[in-house]
Amino acid sequence: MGIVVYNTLSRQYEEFEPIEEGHVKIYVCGITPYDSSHIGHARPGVFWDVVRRYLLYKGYKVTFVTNFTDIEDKIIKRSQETGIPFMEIAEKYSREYIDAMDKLGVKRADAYPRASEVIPEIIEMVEGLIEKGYAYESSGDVYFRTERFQDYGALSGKNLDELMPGARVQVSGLKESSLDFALWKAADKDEPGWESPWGWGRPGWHIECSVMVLKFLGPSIDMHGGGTELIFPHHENEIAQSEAFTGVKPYVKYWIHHEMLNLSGEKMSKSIGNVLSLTHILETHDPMAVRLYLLSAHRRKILEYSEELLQSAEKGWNRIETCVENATKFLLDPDAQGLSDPTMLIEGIGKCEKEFFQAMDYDFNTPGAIAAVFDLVTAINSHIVTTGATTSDEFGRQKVGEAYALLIQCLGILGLTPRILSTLPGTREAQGDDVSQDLLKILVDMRDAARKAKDFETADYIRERLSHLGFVLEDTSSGTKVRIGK
RNA sequence: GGCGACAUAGCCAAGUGGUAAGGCAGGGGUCUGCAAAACCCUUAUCCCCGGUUCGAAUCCGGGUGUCGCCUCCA
Repeated sequence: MGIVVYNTLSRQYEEFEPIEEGHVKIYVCGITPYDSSHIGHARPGVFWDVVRRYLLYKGYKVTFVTNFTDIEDKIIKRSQETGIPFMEIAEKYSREYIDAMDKLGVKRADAYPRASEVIPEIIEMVEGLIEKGYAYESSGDVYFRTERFQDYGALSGKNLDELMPGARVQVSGLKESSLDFALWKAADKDEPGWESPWGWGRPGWHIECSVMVLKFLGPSIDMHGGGTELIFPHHENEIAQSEAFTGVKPYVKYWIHHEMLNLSGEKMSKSIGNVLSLTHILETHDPMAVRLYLLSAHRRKILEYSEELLQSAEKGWNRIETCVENATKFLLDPDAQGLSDPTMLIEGIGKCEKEFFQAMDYDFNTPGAIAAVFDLVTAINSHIVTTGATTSDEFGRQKVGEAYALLIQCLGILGLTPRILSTLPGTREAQGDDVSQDLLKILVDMRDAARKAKDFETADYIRERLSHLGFVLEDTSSGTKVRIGK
């Protein structure tokens, strides 16, 4: 059974099969870097990162491209207000976005093209569309002749007759039809722009994506992503331009849109003003918990934002991390004891194996996959942490190893990295040096001695002080354990 | 007004016609000097009304509500 995806174009679930065998080409509409990103922008970043990781796991070669729209009215406006060159503004916020993605564990794209880098190609496509009769020049603007393109409206489920009355407010007398959209916009000489066959100007909003897809991925790609808000007109127009220009259908085989992130029932959006800075959230919360939160709803469902939801994700993530930590220590300690009967653990492994991949196969159902991970966490914990652990036999240890490997694999596909994996001895972020490790051990030993002597005041004092330094002490039946806290 | 999506426990959220996953919170218990971590038990007939079916949270029709798009927007 292969992967099934929900395609906006057909409004159905479809068996996924790349156009070119073994190679998946993906383009996702990126941000317009005129200001800092908000938490909503992180949703597609993380979702598509999981898609990439899963396709790689499945053995596909994946080429992933996402753009920055660095020429746009709002950036230009900001540039005029601040006197800072528009390229500098765009670069600053693009950088900021990539930094945030890094923190969230998002793999870098194969290319991050900027609209300003593909001006010659844009001009070329616009010229081609004019030659083919799909576009016309008008006072330095160039418009796409929408009614010439037969399939217009197929993606958004609109037809031209319905659109006509809605678009009655004719903004520009330069267009043949109110439905026509700009491919190239004339600009004043003091505005940012480029020399073109139609004079000084800049590209329209939709054309850059068509050009970048063609340049970096080809005339026909497998997956195109973006928010549902972009279905019309942005993606509808992309299809029209691209297919009219290349003559190749389909421009995109699977249209994969994600729903918005809402704040108190409303789309988080700069124009509404209900935005929460992504950078700020990543500074005040564990990025991995944020990632878990972002994956906690299916991509086609609205995700509600609240501090409480983020906190609940943080607690859930904590449980996963603690489990990985406990299992790591269990496997490193030859004397660690587990349950003598590993039946439950074996069942847990089987269940997770089945359900995690089934969920991922069915339209990248990350909430379902996360549920499978939690089930496995419970199975592992029951075996190694529960009271009544009595044996350290080889078979049981082997099963813990299997469960551990599966857990790490699932987390890897979801892009969730527990801290312990980067703090294990030998890795460069290993906690502290040998001396401080020894000092820590001395303190723990002293505290244990105090506990034995029923001097709980001293014992609690040591635990309290160590917790401020980030070390969490836990007394278990097999001795005191030290965890690295947050 | 037109087009589209969604409606599942206190909150969040899976569910591909076969009899309701998972997380957080709450309650009860085990372990324990306390704490922490962990484990076990416990909390729903799926917005409403009809229909199809042996069987529907899942399919169809009609309501109601929420959100998105039709203007820049992940």
